[in-house]
Amino acid sequence: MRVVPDVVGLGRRFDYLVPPAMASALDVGTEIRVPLHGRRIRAWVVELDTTPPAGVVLQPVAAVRGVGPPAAVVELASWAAWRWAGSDVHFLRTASSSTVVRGLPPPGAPSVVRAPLTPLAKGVADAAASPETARALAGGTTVLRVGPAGSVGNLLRAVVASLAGPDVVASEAAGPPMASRSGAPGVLVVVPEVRQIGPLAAWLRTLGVAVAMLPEQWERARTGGCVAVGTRAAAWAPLPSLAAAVVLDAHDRALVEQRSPTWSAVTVVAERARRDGGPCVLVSPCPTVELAAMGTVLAAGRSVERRQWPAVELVDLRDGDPRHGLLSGRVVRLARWAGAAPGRRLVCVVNRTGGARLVLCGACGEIARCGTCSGPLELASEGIDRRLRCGRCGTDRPVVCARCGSTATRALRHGVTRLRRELERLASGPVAELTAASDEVGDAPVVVGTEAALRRGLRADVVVLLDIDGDLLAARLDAGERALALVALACRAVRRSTCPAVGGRAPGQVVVQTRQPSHPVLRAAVAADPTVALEPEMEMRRLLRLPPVTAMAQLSGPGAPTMAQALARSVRGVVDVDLDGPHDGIWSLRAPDHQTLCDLLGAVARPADRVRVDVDPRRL
DNA sequence: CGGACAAGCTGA
DNA sequence: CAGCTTGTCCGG
Repeated sequence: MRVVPDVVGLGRRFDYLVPPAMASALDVGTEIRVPLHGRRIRAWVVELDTTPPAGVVLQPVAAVRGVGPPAAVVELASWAAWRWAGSDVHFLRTASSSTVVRGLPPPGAPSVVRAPLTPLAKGVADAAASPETARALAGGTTVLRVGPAGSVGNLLRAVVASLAGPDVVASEAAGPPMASRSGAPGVLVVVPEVRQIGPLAAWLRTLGVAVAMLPEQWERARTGGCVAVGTRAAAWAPLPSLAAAVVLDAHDRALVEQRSPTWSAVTVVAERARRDGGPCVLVSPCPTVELAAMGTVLAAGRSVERRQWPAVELVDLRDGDPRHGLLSGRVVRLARWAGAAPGRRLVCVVNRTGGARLVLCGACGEIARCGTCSGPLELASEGIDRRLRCGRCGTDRPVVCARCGSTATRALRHGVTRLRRELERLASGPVAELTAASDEVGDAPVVVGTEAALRRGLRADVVVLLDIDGDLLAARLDAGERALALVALACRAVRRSTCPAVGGRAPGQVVVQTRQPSHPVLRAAVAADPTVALEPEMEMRRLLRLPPVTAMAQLSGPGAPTMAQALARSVRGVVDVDLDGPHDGIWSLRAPDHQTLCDLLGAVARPADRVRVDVDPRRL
């Protein structure tokens, strides 16, 4: 029997003997403990019948630890290891339960409430579902464009119906008759944020379907026959097979792992659905070019999509008094309007990256200042030996508050604080501040914050994006796409507006301040038509041979020079493949497609020193 | 990855 | 030569 030991960097599989008494408890995916090099290590079973290489004396498996991921997910982990040039151990860990699972309910135990589903399954395809939804569920990967104020209720109803519908039977019959494919199929729903899981699961339960919230209800998902809901890691939900899969806000960067291997939940889910023959629907108000390249893009008609976006108004900052900075006359008038009657709310968002930051004491709020020159201190290093350093005179000290002795800190952007004070003065009313650290705004009529403010589910009548140019001009491949995603996020926040002054229950308004009002991203937002931004972006990618027209990877870290050297040898003479670098210690590999790219990365030996391999990088 | 073991350095 | 660091090897 062949296993993958839970050791990153080992990169090898080993064979073990199965004690006869253990045989019935072992399956592909089962978590076991094995002796290796004098240690006892967790491992996953990946093959049951293997012929070990000649001349090695096999050791017996030490113990069965518990139920592991289903066979299909074990195979998917191997694929992902190739796709993101990493170790399958990372993926098997993500796919495994955080607690030991001794056993599963006996087969045949009802895990899905089927009764209410039957009428739903009948009615949903024709009555409840829109034509777009029906087409999306026809099979393959579909990108469903739904504006920020649009609803995905019909889509989810139809997808849930497929759990009990004839599609399941059909796909099971078509699949290989392997033991690894056994178990009831499930439906996978992936969202970017943890806070979305609870409400979504509750809504799904009202349809009469069993729901497994991940990662807590891993065991329930493992038995199948339910809808598994979770964030990025739920792409690895232990459903035995997929009847259908949905990713909501599929453009969101939270769905991509930032640490190496830099896997994307969208790509993993799409591959899983493809293998199981189930439809995969990627929902987004603003699909990226990468998403659009993954499948057929569907949207409601122009007039319907128009209504799915609130009014987006541009304020040209070049027309204003430069002394007013980001607080244009329009913003000040809006702030006064919000303060004039109870129940109104204006949210101002500033997304300053970098810039001067103040470090405050997390306990008492005292500003950390330098003992020698009394200048503001900044966090010099994170982790266990974090210190505060003075940017002015260079002295540093441990992270201890001079006033109360606490070691807790919170960061405050100069920008947000100063803007809050300025706006308070200009609007002559109270202005609250919302950052990642402080989240109490009460019923303040005006709130200033960063992008995090929009992710809190905060209700707003008007949202102002004070300075989107920083996002539009960022030195990132996805700068424009992220800027449009920010506008869409703002549109979500005003969707719940209940203020009669902005049209009752109709969507509120989003105001975007910019110095480049003719930028395609902003024209797309105003027109409620993401294709206006998508088409020039795609044209640029084609022209510069950038993803998704090509596939790219970056190498960095201490072992990068060695690996780049080895890569350079295997790349030489291969058409349309080039290795570029180093620029700031980073090498870039470009190939016509992922097949070529990942095969090259997989064929080259990893050096002893650490290398970060970033497949599909966003910073070029 | 992490242990086992060897080789190299240091101070008494 | 004990005590410690650094490097290399290897696992079923």
